Amino acid sequence: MTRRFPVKTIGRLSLYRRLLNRLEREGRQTIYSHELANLACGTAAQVRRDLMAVGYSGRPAHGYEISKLVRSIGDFLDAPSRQNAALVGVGNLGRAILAFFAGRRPRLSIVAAFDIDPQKTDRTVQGCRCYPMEALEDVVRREDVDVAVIAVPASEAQRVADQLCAVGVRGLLNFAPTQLTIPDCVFVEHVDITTALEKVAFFARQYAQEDPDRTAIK
Amino acid sequence: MTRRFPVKTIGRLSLYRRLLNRLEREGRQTIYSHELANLACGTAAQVRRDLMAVGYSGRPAHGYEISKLVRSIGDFLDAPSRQNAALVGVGNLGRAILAFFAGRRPRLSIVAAFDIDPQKTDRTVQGCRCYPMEALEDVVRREDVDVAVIAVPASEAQRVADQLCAVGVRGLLNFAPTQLTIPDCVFVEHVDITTALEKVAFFARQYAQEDPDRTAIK
DNA sequence: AAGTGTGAACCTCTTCACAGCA
DNA sequence: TGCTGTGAAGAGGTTCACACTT
Repeated sequence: MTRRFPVKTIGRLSLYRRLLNRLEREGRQTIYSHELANLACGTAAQVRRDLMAVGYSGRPAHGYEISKLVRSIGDFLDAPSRQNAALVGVGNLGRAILAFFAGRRPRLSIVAAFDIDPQKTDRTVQGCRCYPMEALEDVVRREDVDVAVIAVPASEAQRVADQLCAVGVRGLLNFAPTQLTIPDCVFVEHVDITTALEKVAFFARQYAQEDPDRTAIK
Repeated sequence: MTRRFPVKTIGRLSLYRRLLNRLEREGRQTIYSHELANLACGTAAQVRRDLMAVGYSGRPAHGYEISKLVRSIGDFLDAPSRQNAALVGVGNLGRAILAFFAGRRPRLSIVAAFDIDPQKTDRTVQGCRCYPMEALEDVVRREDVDVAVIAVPASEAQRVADQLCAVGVRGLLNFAPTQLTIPDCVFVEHVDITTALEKVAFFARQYAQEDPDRTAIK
């Protein structure tokens, strides 16, 4: 599967938009690449390079018009009309994810949640309707879901992923601490929380060894 | 700050260990690089390259002894004695994180949690004691915490990060959807859930455009 | 003068390919 | 023979540096 755009650029564009949205709400009109870079903890060149993908040009010596830039990033990142996501697993993590997304992006929203536990289904969490797993196929088709978040225990994740792929989902965001085997035509992003903490712990130790007195405090 | 080891290698080593632990429990004795690669969704060359960091050699035509490999990865990744982590923010996300880690790794554990909400403090969640924020400094020093997980709303994240850095934490795992400004001597990993879903949505659309009939189903 | 857009250099990580070993 | 360890090539992503614009 050819990837026309660097995965990392897409991630940063999403971040830029979030930062720009805030600036826009604060009444800011224009911004320079180096300012946006500061906010995003990147470099000016990086920002400009990323923005090449969206096809909106700033004006030399004037910077970027925030409102137009936000719109351009949206046109590039978002689906032309709407894109619907589903969540599987309404545990603590699932609820946290619903909260992150509740009414945030108009063109991408989590329209349905699923769980095996009858206690958790047939009600609304963070404005999202929860269904039993049996309803998966019907709801996915009816609501035109093409992206799903997996927030179930590791032992269930592969089964859930198989079901999702079978009903036509094209992208998965997996929070379960297990690798998924899925077809090439489905994009998967694995957010591995356990691994992330082990990584932080490792480099925290590295840093402490190299700079025990924290001379690098800025 | 010089980084002696690639960040990605460290992440994968953590993954390899998890996979190997499972195999070991299942009674498996040895493994080849290409088998481990399959389980980890990588390549054999990648696995061998990653293992160079830990300094344990397999035997040609015999593969790696799983028990020794697990021990070597542990010696490389883990602290010599113990490493303690703290969690700030005992909401849904925080509780999910505690569940992920509860008694998983003997040499790295979340020993304390903090929250501003008095309803959530002075009790135990997933075997982890919850303290009010005021206790942060005392507990961090007493328990020798050097890594922290931030699972608070975006509006609080920077303040919390500052407090954590001030009391000597050397690594942060940030789940809040906001960039943190922190000293160079502190390692930060940002897990941006919103961005992750937007990325998945984008590439799901890309894949769907390039392969509308899902011929790539393997 | 000050900032953008971008070719080219650079760097980092991944994959190839093969010598060496059991 | 079959697999490991690793130098070298390759791919992907980042930064430099500068022509160009206002």
